[in-house]
Amino acid sequence: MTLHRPRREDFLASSLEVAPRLLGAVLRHDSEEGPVALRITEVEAYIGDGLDPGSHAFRGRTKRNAVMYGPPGHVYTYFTYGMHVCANIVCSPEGEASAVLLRAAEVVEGEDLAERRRVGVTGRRIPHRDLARGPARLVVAAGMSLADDGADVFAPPFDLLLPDEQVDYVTGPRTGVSGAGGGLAFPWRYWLPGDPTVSPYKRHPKSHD
DNA sequence: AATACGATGTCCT
DNA sequence: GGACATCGTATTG
Repeated sequence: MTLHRPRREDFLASSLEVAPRLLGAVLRHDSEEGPVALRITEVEAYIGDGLDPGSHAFRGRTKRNAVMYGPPGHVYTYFTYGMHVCANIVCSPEGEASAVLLRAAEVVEGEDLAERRRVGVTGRRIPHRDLARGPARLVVAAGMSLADDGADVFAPPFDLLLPDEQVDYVTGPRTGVSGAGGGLAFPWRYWLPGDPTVSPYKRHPKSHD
């Protein structure tokens, strides 16, 4: 499967449409330390304004979620659980809240740098498959931070390549979303079946995918 | 492997 | 005050 550089218009659609197209995509983030590139393997879709109880934008605009309402193709980062940063790519036209949370990826470039960053947090060696497995780990491995909130993925230090054709994928309930926004009412988690970098406790129970 | 628990911003009631 | 788009560590089987 070959890759191509998408256009911003490709992100004008709802996150529900964009999420599966991001599977297999390669997001590259450059820094003074060097580049790290991630092959996306697991994502979740969120929409806003009363339609999605699991979304940060369920009750409208706040200071934190402002970027979700901005133009598509930008990064929405947020701080959660008192210690972790997670990253989304914003979808839909400006004024409409919609974003795809990056949940897991395989490091395909800059593995040594990604490992140094993760070891710096954990103090331990990290297996290849765990380098960017989980939304907060992914952000650390890529060298992203809250400073990237609002950054344009179509401009340095970012570069994004999408698969030319839709790859095979699976959907299921979103992880970590309890209550009305969780469960089968919102099966808006998308992942590559069988990929070892997909968060294990997120895989379908007893499945061998 | 499975479970339990701590860390603690931001938003909500 | 409580829930949360979490993860690292310790403890137990």
